[in-house]
Amino acid sequence: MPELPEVETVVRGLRSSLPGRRIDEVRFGKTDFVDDPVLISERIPGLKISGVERLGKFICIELGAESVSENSEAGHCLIIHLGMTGQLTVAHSSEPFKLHTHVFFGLDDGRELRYTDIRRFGRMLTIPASQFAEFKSRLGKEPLEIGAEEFCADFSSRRARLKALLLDQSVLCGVGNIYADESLFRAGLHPARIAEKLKKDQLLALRAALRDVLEEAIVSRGSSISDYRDSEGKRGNFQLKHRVYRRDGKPCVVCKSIIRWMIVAGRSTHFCPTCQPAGRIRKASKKTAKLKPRVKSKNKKSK
DNA sequence: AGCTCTTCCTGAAAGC
DNA sequence: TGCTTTCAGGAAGAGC
Repeated sequence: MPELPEVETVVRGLRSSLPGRRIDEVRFGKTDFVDDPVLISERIPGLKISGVERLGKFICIELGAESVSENSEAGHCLIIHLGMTGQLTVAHSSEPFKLHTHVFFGLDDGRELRYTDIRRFGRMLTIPASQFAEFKSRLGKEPLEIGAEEFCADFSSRRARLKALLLDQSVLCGVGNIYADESLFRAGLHPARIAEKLKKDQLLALRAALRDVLEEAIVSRGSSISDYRDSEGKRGNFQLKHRVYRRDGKPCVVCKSIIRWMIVAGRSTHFCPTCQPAGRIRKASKKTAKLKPRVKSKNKKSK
């Protein structure tokens, strides 16, 4: 699942090989994840790639006119969210493409930027460069840039569970299920704890743990659980360093307690019951943070 | 405000 | 063996 470290790895790869190239054509397979494929087909061909940036989990490919006015009037941003299984890779157009490849951007050097997405939970859209700031303003803060005071202020004013807040892209952008669980473990905080009840040193510990986990994961080029691949089609390695994510039933690397699994804020969550004590969780938690054994099927009241 | 549930989608793996 | 069910999950929207 591409989260901040995976998207950052993809962006760095694209940044090393795309800027300066011109997109000559766009071809689509299925388009149900594209906001306006016709607009993309009309707007993109002929534009030159000037840069590649990451915004949370979004990849922004900056496009400008080949020549003439380089002012914002002519600039556009191609914005891509990889969803669950999206992959952006660059390959020569003569190379075979993978099943579920739905968008091809033909470049002026014989290569193609390809978008592959098995489940099509991703998203693709284009906006004028002039609307970029507004798009960015709708996202939360970057976890690697947010200051300590700002982080504490944002969390201490919220009554939501830590897990829910970490996943809320309008609070922090880029954190997904893997890094939420891993950072809570490192901070020694139970995922169902209510943010406003934490002491300042606990919030500072969470911010530090989040930064550490994300930075280490970027060094390892992200986590490849199943589908994630970088822009060259290569796997990341950080999944080998996960301490709780999908390790339920296995011993904690710190204290040997058995890692547990539960649903918090509607999301699959992994934690160590000893290293991450629950503390006082509000009453509603009985209902909303139910502890369920991980049963692979059955006893599934389908309504 | 915050939570649950549902929807989208496919393939892997468990279940029978 | 082979068909069926379940599950994973990012984000958005409805409803409580």
